[in-house]
Amino acid sequence: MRASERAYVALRADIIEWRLAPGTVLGEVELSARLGVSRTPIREALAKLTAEGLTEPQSGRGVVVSAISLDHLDELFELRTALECRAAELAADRCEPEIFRTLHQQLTNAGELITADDPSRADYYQLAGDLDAAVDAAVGNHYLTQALKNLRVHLVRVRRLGKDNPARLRDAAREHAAIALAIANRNPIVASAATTVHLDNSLRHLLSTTS
Amino acid sequence: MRASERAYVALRADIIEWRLAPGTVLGEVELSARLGVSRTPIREALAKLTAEGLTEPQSGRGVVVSAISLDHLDELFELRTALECRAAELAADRCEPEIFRTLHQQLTNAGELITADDPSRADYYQLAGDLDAAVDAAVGNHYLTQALKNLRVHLVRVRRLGKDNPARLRDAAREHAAIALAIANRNPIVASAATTVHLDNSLRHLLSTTS
DNA sequence: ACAACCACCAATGTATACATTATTTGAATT
DNA sequence: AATTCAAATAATGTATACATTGGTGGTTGT
Repeated sequence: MRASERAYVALRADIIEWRLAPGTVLGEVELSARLGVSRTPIREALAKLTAEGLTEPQSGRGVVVSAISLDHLDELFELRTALECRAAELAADRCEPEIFRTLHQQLTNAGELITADDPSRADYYQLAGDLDAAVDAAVGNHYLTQALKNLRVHLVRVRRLGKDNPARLRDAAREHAAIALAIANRNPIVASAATTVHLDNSLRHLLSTTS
Repeated sequence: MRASERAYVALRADIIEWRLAPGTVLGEVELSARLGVSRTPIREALAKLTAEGLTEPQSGRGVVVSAISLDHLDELFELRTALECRAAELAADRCEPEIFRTLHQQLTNAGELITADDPSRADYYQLAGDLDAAVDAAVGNHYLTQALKNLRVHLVRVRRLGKDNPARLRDAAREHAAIALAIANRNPIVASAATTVHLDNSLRHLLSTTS
């Protein structure tokens, strides 16, 4: 693997998993020492992160980890709603129903996955990711998929803003199940509506637990 | 201005204005000779272009100018419709009506701008750009605006695919005027519908003149 | 003659040295 | 004492030298 890619992956994970807090200054020399590569691949990695929006150019000098402001959560969710509702509609229009029927089943039973044994909720988030991937595949639109991918980078960071709340996660699983069902039934209107409802619930929960 | 930025701007313009055709291989050494800077800023510029989607990594080695396939025009417009309809809705909800009333007037009279004197249609596209900018400002959503900005890069390239057609441009101006009017009237439903209609007309016109 | 393998070459990936610029610190003057 | 200007320093921006990898072409063997 190329050094620039290793640096990019490492930094990206550090930012997404909050090991590098928003506002942290990322100096090239410091990173090149810490990651054991020269400045050139570090610069390349930082450029990629900046293009993704995970870092921002510091006024004229250096880059810093982007802020995740609660003030802008509503903006993030406005874009998310626009993209995911359309994606759900298109998926309902084009999907192989069996795939989503299976996901519906799994999501209906997902309550069992949310246990004290797994505080990271890896299993649950895996399943939610599977639904996203299935929607992407059903939609079959590279541009829309790409836009969603760019967005999800930020959503993973946002996830850590809210406190862990098993009850909310179980509700979210049910809402995901409803979306999967609507898509399986090839009903775009319901799929879009269920997505709208789910995202509104998610946003309100986030805002209520963080403020 | 930094050398990497100059290289980026120059290459971006070359691609958008079709001086560099899709598929063209962009070798670092060749570009560094042509633009008179070393490979380092060239690499930075190419990385930025690749992040934007204007260039793509050539299987393992080098980058090429991205293809603009007619096969994917519908996908591009699917994303465009999702974003612009939502933007129009939100703008209708939040705008200062005067601004859009003025734009409505200007767009209504835009037919005069489309003359043989200006084959590049600079004046008309300027006005269309003003409407986009006004919508962005009224929406006031950084994430949505950014997503639209990423999209418009590709749309400018697509514009050159279709033959110049004054009649279609005059229709498009009327459609834009309808969008501006709906926003000025603070009617989200009509604004979204007018946008949908406009984009469908644009896509069908593009497909009919290129196939 | 065709296919496979090896060697050479060219282009990218990385490191480092050098240039430039912005920030900070210190000193001098008001 | 505070403010401003200048010099030093540290960080980024650029160039170039070196390393590595992938591709191409030629040769050899079947």
